[in-house]
Amino acid sequence: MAHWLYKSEPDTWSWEQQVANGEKGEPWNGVRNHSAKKNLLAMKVGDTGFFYHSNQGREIVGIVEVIREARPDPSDPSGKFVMVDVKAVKPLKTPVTLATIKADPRLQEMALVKYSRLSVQPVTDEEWNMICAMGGL
DNA sequence: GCCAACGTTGGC
DNA sequence: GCCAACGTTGGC
Repeated sequence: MAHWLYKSEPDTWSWEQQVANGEKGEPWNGVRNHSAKKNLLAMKVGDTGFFYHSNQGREIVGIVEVIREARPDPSDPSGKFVMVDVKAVKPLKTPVTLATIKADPRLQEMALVKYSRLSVQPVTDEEWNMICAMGGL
């Protein structure tokens, strides 16, 4: 199973809103970047991912799961971009901040550090396990 | 508020 | 098809 990281500005779409949607989840729409699209297309139902609050918070706050695979994003007039649906699984006991990740030499290869502007990123198994542990899971 | 990184656009 | 100009994202 693959792991991912989804960035969202809490002003636009927050973890709290994601949790409020419960089992029905929410389409992850609005992605307009080809690298991010490639990641969306690679996702399978059951894949898990981190939910990251950008701008305000700058920390990983929870875990989400893919419940519906890629399909065209209706909010994209060109029809070229896609979205998946994700639902909240559980929060991290302790949020893992960007500062913490940047301070850890083992996490310097994370897309969050190297390609900070990419809104949907792959996460390796090693990174996944390490951050889950740091988050108290 | 600044600015680096990076994607997109458009002139040639 | 190159590349300069411009817009956007997001950390600081």
